[in-house]
Amino acid sequence: MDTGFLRKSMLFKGMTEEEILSALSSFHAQEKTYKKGQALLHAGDITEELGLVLEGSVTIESNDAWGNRTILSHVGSGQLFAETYALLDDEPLLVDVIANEDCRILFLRVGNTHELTAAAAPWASRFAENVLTISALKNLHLSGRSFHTAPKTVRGRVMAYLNTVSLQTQSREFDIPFDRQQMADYLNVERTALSKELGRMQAAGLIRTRKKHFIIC
Amino acid sequence: MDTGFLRKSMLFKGMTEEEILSALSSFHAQEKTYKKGQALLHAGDITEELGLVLEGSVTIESNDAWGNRTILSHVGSGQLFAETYALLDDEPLLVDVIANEDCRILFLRVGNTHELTAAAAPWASRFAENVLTISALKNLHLSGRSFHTAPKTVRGRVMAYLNTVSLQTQSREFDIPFDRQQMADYLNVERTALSKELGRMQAAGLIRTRKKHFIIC
DNA sequence: GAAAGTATGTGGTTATAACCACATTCCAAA
DNA sequence: TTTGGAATGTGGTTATAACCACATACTTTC
Repeated sequence: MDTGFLRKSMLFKGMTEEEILSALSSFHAQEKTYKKGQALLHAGDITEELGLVLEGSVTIESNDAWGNRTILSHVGSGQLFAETYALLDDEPLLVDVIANEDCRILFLRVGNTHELTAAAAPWASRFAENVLTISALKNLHLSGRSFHTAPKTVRGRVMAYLNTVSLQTQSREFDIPFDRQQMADYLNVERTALSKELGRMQAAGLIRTRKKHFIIC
Repeated sequence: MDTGFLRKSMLFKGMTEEEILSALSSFHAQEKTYKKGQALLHAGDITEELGLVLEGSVTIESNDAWGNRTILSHVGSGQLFAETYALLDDEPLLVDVIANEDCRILFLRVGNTHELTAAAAPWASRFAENVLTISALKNLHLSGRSFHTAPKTVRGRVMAYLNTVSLQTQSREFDIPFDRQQMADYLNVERTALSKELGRMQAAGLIRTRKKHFIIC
């Protein structure tokens, strides 16, 4: 196991190689690989394991009974998914987890909130700190999506989203992690309506864009 | 301080009166009262304290530059707010916290994730467990709102929301915590459009409703 | 580098929600 | 019980996004 990579992850941040190996063993770590488009977890599943993306990326999606897809988030290398469901007993997943590209995933049976905070291992408190920080940050990201889908018009949503990315990257020029279809799903609008609005915004001189690259003017 | 009430709250669940008093002291607990409509916290504020609603209720709202209001959640007696921002250093609030009715609030300077999980007090691990559980549940609620605002039609959103409440209450007949304006804001639709759609749904025999009371047929 | 497939963009139509104005109902205080 | 104010509902108009069909551009593979 590549502890060098893990030491850089949020989950194992601040832990030594020995501590990480001890944690991996006590969490029954298992590595699995998936092809692009493959489902890692389905809505309705109950999981006691969280997933850590070692390589590639996955999307967290909601697919309702009428076939509408909503991308809730994009999880890249070093990031986690399903940790909320792993921490809470008996909570069935409300989302699907889909491989956004070919990927390698590490599954960890971390136990619920009690086991996590009451554990005696010398690294346990640091690990609990990391999980709590990750959970708090996830809250912030979920709040962010609420913001981005709150405006009633396509243009309002695009501007809210691009503004956030611009703040995150501290730049008026950046790439987004979505293609047009994914961006439309994330903003909860129809793809062609998004394309049209981006065209209008370019014509109006508000932005310049080509594929995933954006410049705010 | 009424430890009997606090012992029933999620935050102090499983802690003895002595432990709670010790915690309150070490968190510099402060009680404050607010009138309906008054702001407890503003977007942009940086807070190191979380709020615990002792009496009454508050709403977590987003108010953008163009005056659109979005109710993100409703926080009642015994529940928390701003805990995400208290846990994370240097994260300015992205929301306003407004008194939904006259209320009494307890503010606690709990410290960040590190102080919380590394604390030595005998009750510290239980307290960290509670905070982590609350954070994970909050994630679930935020995900829920994503679901409720994901459908493109007013009817779809109403049904998604009512369906969730019905599942939560395990009943086809229930009250919701919102009036029409708040419900419209929560679902991110226009109030009169919501009224119209509720009328159509009643005419179609899908639901029966009067004010905050709903019956799913 | 041609072909096939995927992603992106555009025009036109229709459905729907926002918006505005106002009616009705509900509730509380005099 | 009346009255004022707030909450809720309804009709009509307009703006906008969804939807459909298709054109264009970009990628990948042979």
